[in-house]
Formats: sequence, structure tokens, C-alpha cells
Amino acid sequence: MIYSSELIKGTLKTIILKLLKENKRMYGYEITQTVKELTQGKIQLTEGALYPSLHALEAEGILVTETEYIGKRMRKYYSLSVPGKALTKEKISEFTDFMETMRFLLDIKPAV
Amino acid sequence: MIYSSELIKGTLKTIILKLLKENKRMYGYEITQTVKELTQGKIQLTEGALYPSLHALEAEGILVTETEYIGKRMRKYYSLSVPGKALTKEKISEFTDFMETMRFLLDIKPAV
DNA sequence: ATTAGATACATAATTTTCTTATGTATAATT
DNA sequence: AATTATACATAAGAAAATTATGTATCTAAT
Repeated sequence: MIYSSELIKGTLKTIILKLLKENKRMYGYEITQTVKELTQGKIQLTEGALYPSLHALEAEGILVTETEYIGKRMRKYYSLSVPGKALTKEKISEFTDFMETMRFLLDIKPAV
Repeated sequence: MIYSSELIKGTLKTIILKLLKENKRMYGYEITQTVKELTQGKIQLTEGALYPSLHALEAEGILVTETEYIGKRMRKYYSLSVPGKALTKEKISEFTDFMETMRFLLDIKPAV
């Protein structure tokens, strides 16, 4: 099952930030592959959504970049800035809270 | 804490469908108030988002309506159609699955 | 050797969906 | 009498994703 696109809306930034928190630095393609693997293909980030989002986060000063070349092929690594680390904590905490609220609202029992 | 709007994106339809499943029939204003109460004000549906969404679901045949008057004031009650009930089950099940995936991805332990 | 698939970036046009603002009207409360 | 709450609706604009397209390199298979 691949989740309907509307479900994933609004979680993209949180996913990016969390992954960068755990992995120090990642490049765009790597993020798409990692999310795909971790979710067994259930979440497949599209490039058209990911790259503009990364660019926006960089422009906001949340992410910083370093470009490297593997042979002649470019890789643009992203990592969290200092304010980016703070924002990450906020976002994760907000999302955790949101999930509890939604769980209650939808009366979904935790699958412990 | 009121959740950032981007977080709520994509969950509106699921919330509407779940509430209608539990309450048989509800009118728009009632939905906004119920969500507000159930979430202690954390989720506040705006009319500009709710009504177009209800109209779309009705046009798709997911919801059916009956109009009543309380004095001279109109109420438009929405309830699930037969295909609407099937869709509701799907949506809730998809969302439950999605939450588990996000929990894993964000490494959030269930607050049992 | 050539083709196909994977890696790796980027962006533009369109669509979808929400926000914000506005509008109308009735009922209840202060 | 004025304000707040109830109750609907929609339009303009903004935000964000989808879809499609483009460029280019590297690897594996035929």
C-alpha cells in the first residue's frame, strides 16, 4: 500500500528534519531512498516535492549545504543549522502531540 | 498549542468521515464545534476549508444531505452514503497504518 | 557496444487545497 | 441596543504537491 498523497502532505518537512537529525548530513536522492526503505515503499517522496522543499528550508536558514563530486556527478549534502536543530525539536514534539490528538479523535488504540 | 496549519493538511476528510461514522448525521457548524471540543481547541477547522470540502464529498457521492430549519435558520445535515461508509473504513485504516509508519520513522514511542 | 536502469540534480506548468476575507441572516445574551 | 453565537456560502489569493520535462553520469545487462 502506498499512502494517498494527501496523507503525506504536511509531514514532508518533519520527515526531512528528523532524518537529518539522525544522519548528520544527507543528499536529496539519499533522502528519497532512505524514506522508501524505512517505510517499505509506503512513503515515496517525489523529486518535484522534495527539492523545492529542501531549497526553501535552505533559504530560510534551517539547512546548510556542501556540494561534493563523486566522479563527475554532483551531490548536494544538507545538514541542520543551529536554528535548524531547534526547529527540528519543535516539529517532532508538535507532531508527537498531533498524533496523540488524532489517535484520540479517531479512537485508534495504540498497537503496543 | 494550536497545530500549525500544514500539519492538519490532508487529515480534514478523514476527520469528517470519522465523525459522521460515529454520529450518523451532523451539520457543518456542529463539526467545527465538536472537533474543537474533542481536541481542546488544538484543531480548529475553518469554515473556508470545511464547507468546500463537504460540498466536494457530496458531489462525489460520499455524503448525502438533508436540510432542516430550526425556526428560520437553516441546517444542512450530512451523513455517509453506502459508498461513503466503505470509504470511511478505508480512510481510517489507511490513516492508522500511516501513523504507525510515521511513529517508526520518527522513532516516537507510544505514550501508553 | 549498446541499451536500460539507477543515480542525481533542477524547474516549470498545472492542480489541489487551504487561508483569509467577505457576505448574508437569525437567535441569544448582555 | 449591541455583541456574541449560530449557520450557511463563496471568492481571491497563497501555498504546496503532482506531473512532466530536462540534463547528465554511472553501472549492469544484453
